[in-house]
Amino acid sequence: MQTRSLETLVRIEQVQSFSKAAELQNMTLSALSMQMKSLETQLDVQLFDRSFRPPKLTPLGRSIAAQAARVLNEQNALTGLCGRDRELVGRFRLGLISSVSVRLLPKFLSRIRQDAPRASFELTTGLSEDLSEQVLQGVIDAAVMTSAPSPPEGLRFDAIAREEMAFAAPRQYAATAIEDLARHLPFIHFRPSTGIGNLIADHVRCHTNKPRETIILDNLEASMEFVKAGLGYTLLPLPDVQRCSDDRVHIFAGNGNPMHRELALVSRQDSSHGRWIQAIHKTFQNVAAE
Amino acid sequence: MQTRSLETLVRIEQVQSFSKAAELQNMTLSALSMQMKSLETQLDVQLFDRSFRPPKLTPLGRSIAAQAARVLNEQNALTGLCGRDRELVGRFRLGLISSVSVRLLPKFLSRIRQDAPRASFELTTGLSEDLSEQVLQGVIDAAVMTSAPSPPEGLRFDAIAREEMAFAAPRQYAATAIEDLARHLPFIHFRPSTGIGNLIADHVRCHTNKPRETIILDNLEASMEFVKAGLGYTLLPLPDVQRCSDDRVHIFAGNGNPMHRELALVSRQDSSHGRWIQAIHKTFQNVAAE
DNA sequence: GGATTTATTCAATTCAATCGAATAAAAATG
DNA sequence: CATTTTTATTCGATTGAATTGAATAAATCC
Repeated sequence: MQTRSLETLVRIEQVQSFSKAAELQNMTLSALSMQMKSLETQLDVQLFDRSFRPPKLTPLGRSIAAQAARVLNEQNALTGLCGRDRELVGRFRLGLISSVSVRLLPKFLSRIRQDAPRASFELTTGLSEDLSEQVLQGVIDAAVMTSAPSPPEGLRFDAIAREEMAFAAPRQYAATAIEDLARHLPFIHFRPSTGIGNLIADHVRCHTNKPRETIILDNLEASMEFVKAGLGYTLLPLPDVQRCSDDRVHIFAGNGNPMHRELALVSRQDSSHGRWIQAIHKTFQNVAAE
Repeated sequence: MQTRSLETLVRIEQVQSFSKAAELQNMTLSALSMQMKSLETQLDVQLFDRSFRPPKLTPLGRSIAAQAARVLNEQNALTGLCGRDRELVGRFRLGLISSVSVRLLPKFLSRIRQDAPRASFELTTGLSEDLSEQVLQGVIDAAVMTSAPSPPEGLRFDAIAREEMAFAAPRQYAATAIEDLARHLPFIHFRPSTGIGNLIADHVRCHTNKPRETIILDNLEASMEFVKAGLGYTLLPLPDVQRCSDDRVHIFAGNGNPMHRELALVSRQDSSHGRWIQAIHKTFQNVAAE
């Protein structure tokens, strides 16, 4: 169905005249007449009572005109979505690693809701590997995760923020050198399969003093609870450590070589980069910098 | 805009495949592809990410598809109005004289709401003359009124019910002959310009004993209140007299020649009688007969 | 009742949608 | 990783629907 004829119909109802309506719709009177006639055949309905010279809408015609206005309303909403493409519009599917979802996401959402009220989001949390795969498969549009050392084929990384890594140990070990900690305490290992996990695994590997015992957890908050209870020490992004610390926790930077992770927005290399990635990226950068 | 391409779009979203969608929409794959391409140019928007082989909707594409579904919803509601034309559908504009609006209308509306739930009504009350004119002008579609002795040009009358006229006088005059009433009591005259008014005016004219005094009222209930208060006698449709009576009122039929009025549904002679008049007429007949 | 406004009809034209075949591109396969 | 298969795009030809302008018809105005 041609919505143009619906426009014509509601216009006719407005002005109660075919000829005026034709003018306003920028068409010939004859075209308009034909259009209404074909609309009547299409719907198999009599819209007008033509025994009046400006034909009058029939009762059914009025009902249909009213409904046509509703159709056009929705249609306007549709074209409205396409309006100015400087604005971010659409339903985006984002993936997030859990630490980001806790720390950055709330700020991100409130910020973006201001800047781009017509954008909406479907959010998933997951591990970096899974998220990468989902971006690659087109299941999600982009993901925020730790940037991998070897950038996977077909993916594009846009840096969001650099986060220092820090050790967190029970306060009574404040004086102990990092190298010796492993002899006294179990290392609490944040799930190694994730992006951040790889960084941590490096620490474990490179260290001459292998930790006596390793506890593997997939939950950042839980790791910190273990530390607070004096059950082990851990290595995590500094902002997360700070967020979860209290006076039972001693924080130290890494020894010598400073460790850090790089948060990045991951998207498909060849994806039609309709500037939306840039917008989302920018927003994440801003909220991370706050 | 062609709503067909919107259908295609939502179908594609459903099945996540151009070729399956093409089958389901009964079109060639190439046609479908072209259609989406032209939709993209029309809206000036990228709906699909074509770096996937079954092209994937972009975030904006998803938003637009969702909105397209809303447009189609309204469109279906529209074609739904045109469905089976045995059913009475539409927004009808009816005129009614006041006595009808009080007595018949409530029953009519509840009846028609059962029989034709998709019909709606705009109601006006007015005097017979005005209503006739409005029907003629197409301001309203039909009116229920007293049928005139001389049927006006271009109008069609369909009889609904015959109503006897009756006198109502204060009870203390129960024994008085109608001819003598006029000498003792003022005649309460229901507004003569209306259809029913003409009937009453006839009574006044034909009578040898002109009423001593005449009170003109445009309200049926008010007339009856005057009678109850013993301030006059009146001539009105029997159903209305009965409806408004109590024990202070004495009702008598007219003398000799029985008077009555004929209620009718008035519509334009040449109006496209799309059976809706018959339906409305029938319903009015039924509720009047109850 | 004739003039005027207003809508309809008709044939010609224009434009957009569709098709089928060939081509190109991504995904699946071994 | 090359091959095969699936899937979408492109192209030129065709079809059909929408539009136009001029002529006609119908209702309204005076």
